[in-house]
Order: sequence, then C-alpha cells, then structure tokens
Amino acid sequence: MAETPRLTESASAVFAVLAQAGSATRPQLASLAGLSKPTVSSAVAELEAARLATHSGTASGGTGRSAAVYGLGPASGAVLAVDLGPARTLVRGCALDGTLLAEATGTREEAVEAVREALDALPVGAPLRTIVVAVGDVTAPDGAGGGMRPATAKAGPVFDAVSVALPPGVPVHLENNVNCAALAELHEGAALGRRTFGYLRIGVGIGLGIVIGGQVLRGANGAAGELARLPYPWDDDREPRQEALEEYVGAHSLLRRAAAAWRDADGPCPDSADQLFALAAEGRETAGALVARHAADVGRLAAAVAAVLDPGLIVLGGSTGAYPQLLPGVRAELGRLSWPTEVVSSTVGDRGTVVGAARLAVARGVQTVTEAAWVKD
Amino acid sequence: MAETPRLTESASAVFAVLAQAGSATRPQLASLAGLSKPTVSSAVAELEAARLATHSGTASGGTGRSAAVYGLGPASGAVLAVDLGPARTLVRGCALDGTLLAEATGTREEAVEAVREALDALPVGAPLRTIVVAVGDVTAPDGAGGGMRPATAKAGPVFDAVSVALPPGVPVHLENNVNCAALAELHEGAALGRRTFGYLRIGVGIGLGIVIGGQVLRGANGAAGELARLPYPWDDDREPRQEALEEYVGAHSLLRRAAAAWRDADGPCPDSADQLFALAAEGRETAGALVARHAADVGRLAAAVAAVLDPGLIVLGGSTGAYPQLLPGVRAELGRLSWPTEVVSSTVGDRGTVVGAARLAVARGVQTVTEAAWVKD
DNA sequence: TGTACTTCGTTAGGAAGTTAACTAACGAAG
DNA sequence: CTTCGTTAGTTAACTTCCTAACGAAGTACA
Repeated sequence: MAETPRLTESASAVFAVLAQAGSATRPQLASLAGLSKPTVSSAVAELEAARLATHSGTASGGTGRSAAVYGLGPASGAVLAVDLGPARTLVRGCALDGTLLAEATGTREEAVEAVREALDALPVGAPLRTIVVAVGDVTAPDGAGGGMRPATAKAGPVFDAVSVALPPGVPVHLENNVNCAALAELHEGAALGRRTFGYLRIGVGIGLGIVIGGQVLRGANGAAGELARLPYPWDDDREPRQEALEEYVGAHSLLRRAAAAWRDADGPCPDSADQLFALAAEGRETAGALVARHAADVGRLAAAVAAVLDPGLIVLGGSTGAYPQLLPGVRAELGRLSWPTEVVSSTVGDRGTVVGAARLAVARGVQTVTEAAWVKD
Repeated sequence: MAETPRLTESASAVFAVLAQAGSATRPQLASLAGLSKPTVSSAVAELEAARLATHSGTASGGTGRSAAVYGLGPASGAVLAVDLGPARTLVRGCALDGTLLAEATGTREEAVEAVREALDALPVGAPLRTIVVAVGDVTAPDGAGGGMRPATAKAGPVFDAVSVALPPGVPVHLENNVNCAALAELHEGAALGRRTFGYLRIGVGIGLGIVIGGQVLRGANGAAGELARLPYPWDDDREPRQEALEEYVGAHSLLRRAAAAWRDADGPCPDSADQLFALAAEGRETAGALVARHAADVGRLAAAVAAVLDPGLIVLGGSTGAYPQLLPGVRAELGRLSWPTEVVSSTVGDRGTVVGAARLAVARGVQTVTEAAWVKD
C-alpha cells in the first residue's frame, strides 16, 4: 500500500483523459493527453498501482503489435445525480467514465427512498466522489463551507428533505435544472460537438441554459438565463411587470388561450399540450393557429436571446417547447427579427436534467480524484 | 546576433507578465508568472539578449538588497489602434506595456492623414506588431486569410479607405467599437478589477459589450450585444419590428420626445442631450420628466440584459447613457424588474473606444512576440 | 513457415524547471 | 563602524518529461 496517495501531474492528466474516453490504449492516451509514450507508460503504471485504472483487454484490430486497453479501476469510484423535479425525482449513479451504475425513480415525496435505492445499487467499495442535485431554482454559492443553496425559497425544503439521505462527507453541488439539461444537450444531445449555444426550455416556466466555450454561464447571482425577468410587456406606453412574460408564454397560458379560442365545432377542448399539438398535426384549424401563435412567441423569446448572446444555435426543450412542429414558426420569427441562428429540438427530452447533472457530477468527480491527490498531507 | 530568434516557453511567459506590469523586478516577475527565481533569471537574460527587455533601474525602497528593475526593450515594438467613429477618427500608438507613444485625431475624412501622422510619430526601429481598427459595425472573421471584415455594409468603405494607409505585412484586426469601449472600462475604467460585466452604450444607437471572464463575447455572427434586435414592441397583441427598439430608446427619440413635450413656458427647446440634462439638473420640470422617462427606458434595457446574462455589473456609457443623473432611475427600474446588479456610469468617456482598441492591440501584440518566436523556420 | 512490415512499449540520454542552500548587497541598530 | 536581519540573485542536485533509438509482438504474404 502506498503511503502517499498523491498522483503526479501526468498521471492526473492521463486519468482525466481515460475517464473521458472510457477505455483507451496507451498510444491513444498519449495523443489525447498530449504526452509522450514513456510518460504515459509511467503514468499508467502509477494509476494501476492506485487501482484507478485496470488492464481491461487488448485491441486486436489492425496490423502491428496489439495494444493493451485500459479502463477505469475500482478505486476511481462513482458519482450521484439527483433531479428534484416538480413531480418526479430521478436519480442516477455513474462511474467516472459516465457509464450508468444505478438508476431509481420516484414521486417528489419518494425522493429520499429513490436516493437510498440508487446508493444501495452502487458497487460496494467504490468511493462516492460527489453528488449533484438539480433543482428548479436559482442556485448560488452558500456563504459558509463552499456549498450551494437554493437562492430563493422555492426548492429549499425539498432539498433539505433529500439531504438527510445523502452520505456525509461527500461534496454536494446544487445546480439549476435548466443548466443541467443544457449540459445533457451538449454532451449527448442536439448540441453535440458545439462549444457555444443556448438551451431554451418552455414549459410551465421559461428558462435558458447558456453554454459558452463548453462551460455553463451561471451569472453573478446564479440567475443567468432566467428569462422570466425579461421586461414584458414592453412598449412605449406600458409598464413591464416582473414575471409577466412567463405567465404569457408558458404552458398554462397556452392552454388558457386554447380554452378561450375553442369553439364547439372543434370538438373537445384539449387539456394538455400533447393533445393540442396532436390536434394541430391532424390539421385542425383552431389548434394549428394556437400552435403557430405559440411558435411566434417562442421565436420572439429566441430573438431576445440571440440579440444579447448571438449563440449560433438554440436548442428548444421543455413540455411545450420540444415539439418539432414549432420549428418552422420559430425559425421564421427568429429569422425575421435577428441573426442567422440554427434552431433545433431537444433530443434528450425529460431525462435531460438527470443526464446533465450526472455529466456535471462526473466532471467534478474526476477533479476530486486528480486534485484531492495533490493535497499536501 | 542570435540566429534563432525563438524564445523559450518561460521567457515568453515572463515577457507577457513584464508587458502587463510595465516594469518589474525579478522576484515580482517570478511570483506573477508562477516561475522560480532561477528560471526567471535565465528568462530575463534571454529577453535582454533579444533586446525585448532592458535593465531600467534599481528598486531601493525597503529593507534588504535592492532589486534590479526591468522594463520593455526597444525590440518589443509597438501597436496601433484606430477608432473610425461616425464623425471623428482617433488614432493611438502604444508600446506593449500600454504606454502611449503617439496620438492623432481627425475628422472622418482625415482618417488616412491621422493614421499616417501617428505612424510617423512612432519610434523608428520599433517593429509594428499589430493594428486594431474599431468600427461601428458587426465584425466577423473574413473567409480568406484569417482577417476581419465588417459584416454589413455600413463601415466597409471607410475601412477600405483607411487600410491604404496601413503598412503592409502587419496583421490587422477589426473590432466592434462597443466591444472596444467595454475593454477600456475593464482595464482602466469603471469595471476595473472585474471579470464579468456588461457595458451598455446608449447613443444614437444602442449596443452592449459583454465581458465574461475577462474576455469579450463576440457571438457566432460577431453580433453578441446588438440589442437593436431585441423584440420591440413586445406584447400580446403587437408585432415586434426589427430595430424598433433603437428608434425608441436612442438619442434621436429622446430629442424628438423633448420637442413634442416642450411647452412655451419651458423656454427654448434643447437640441442636444447635453442641454436637456443640464436643464433637468437645474430642476426644470419638463426636462426632469424626460430624463426620468429615459432612465426608466434604459433600466428596462438593462433588465433585459440582466435577465439573460445576470452580469452583476452594468456600466452605462454613450452620448445619452453616460450621465450619472440617470443612475437612480435606472437602478430603480432594474431593481424592480430583475436581479441585484450594480449600475455605474462610464469613466473613460469618448476616448473609451480607442483606449480599448489599444488594449486589444497590446494583448494581440504580446501574443505575436511570444508566439511568432515559436514558429519553426 | 519464414520473412517483411507495422505498431507497441521500454530504455537511454538530454532539456527545462524546481527546490534548497549559499553568497551578495543593502538598511538599521547598537 | 561593526553586526544582524532581510532580500536579491546564483549554484547544485533532483524531478519530470521529451526525443530517439531499440527490442518485442503482432499481421500479411510468399
């Protein structure tokens, strides 16, 4: 047993690259980490000794000598991601290469049980590196201890309830759910391969996740992308009211408008966005008009984002925003008002928030391995 | 004479730090660059041999042995910054530590002469590293050659006219003037010491310079911060028109509203923002009301920015935005609508654009020294 | 079944930078 | 005027990583 669990700098770099790749040969690690073959050899030896990496097979593809393949070892550990949604709680445990190790679901009330279930399903002996909890609230650094707290009161109680189930001593990071979903689109969704984009979520509320250079933009109060505070209505002779835009463009307002515009000839009035979009897809006139109107509203919101950020790509998500039927209308309004900007629909859907939270947790977990090892004892 | 003009990595790092500090002792360089004393010693020797640094004195302040002070050497060269404003052209030549070497001014038509005058005033023998031209237009990377071009036609002809006066072979970088002014606030203005803020310029046009982590955010089309494209008017039953917001909140509209609201009892109607703000400062009721209204409009604009970016600080500038009289009204409206955000007035004023362009040129010039030296011959 | 070719991994030597210790220079106190 | 504390700069040993060359282990082909 090594008395000094510190990693050399090159070993840390190799570990980070190995975690990102999942598994790789030594030459691959060398080119990905920008290190030479001998350095990678010694780094791999160091990681194997620390059980952070293991020899998982040999690559026997092409010509030439076959290379040894390495993967993450048992000591690399796991991370936990929790999505505290308004109705459902999703929990995910992942290894540091992102592979799913445990999964659990429950209602909001069953959050504690779901967390316990996922924790029990994690492999024994694997250290839990970090926990990320996604909440539907602005999150800001806590004054004490470097932790995070919901900045407003909305998500506070739920978070407190869940935190009793979390093992002590493991760093917990709170993150806004829209930011998490944006990260999911970045890593395995519609924004794959991009460096900068905006993820516009339209549901009961509206929110924007901003990714610039692969990093989430959080803002001075953790409130970047809180579009509910855009001035609205905005005109020469009207006073904007706080949060008025969310009431107007959110899911509730869409259904309210549907109820108001509905005529007997249209059949039963839809009571969910799903029904409304289905009727529009069938060619019903009233439903189609409502969808077109909604698309224009979303397009204006997107135009406001593009006017400030010019992100080049906007991914639409959320319970009323993710329908591809909206795309033509949104693109038309955005094109009329603002800069050339791609608009696509979310591909990760409802799981986006947990998936993104898990991505964030993995990134932080890798840091703890490569940084904690540097602490002077 | 050294046959190989390449710098070692440590010498490059030390040079960059020295350029930022202007002058420094070896221990200072070591701590600023994060290098050890012996490494700095050899780096300084290398820079001195290349005439990129010179021994400029000794620091004889405190106790202990007095340290040698080094500054930039004659071979470090100079950069040129040009502000092609709508009326005036400002030109500035700087050393790589930011010290002013030459200055020239002219009307828009005299741009070529002003550039020639500044170039002539630069010390002979000092290589010109780079040129930054600030234009009132969106700038985007040119297809060929890695240069920059105005993206729309507005500033194109002026830039072409000036470019004949620029010495060939020197890299030219085009930048938006609002972005330049934001950099000036960052380095020597109201945002000194900040990492993230927004510079909101209200004049004939409106624009926002976004600085995140000390870097200007340009956007996919180079159009980040082009607030003229914010949807306006924006309400349930109005169609937003492109650029309508600029017409409404810009300087022209302020004077137009003044003319409309003016009554005979108020005396002669002001025909400049200066006059209007002066009358308001004297306590004239009509002028005061117009200023208050303008402050509320600017506050709404700031709220739109804060809703998307949550920058923590907004610096107000421009011909009608820089008046500190606006601050209370802007702060009130922003506080009512959005997140806690500091609001202050610009401190660099009209010179901001050239100063910022010079800062940008210095940063790029330092890069050319430390990078060009790495090119394999 | 050799032989040639290709790729993997290790060994050896060198470049660059760090820590630690030492010498040099300067101010203040006795 | 000497001595002491403090800070600057240099020298030496050690660490880390790279390049270059070589041996090892595969595949392709006569």
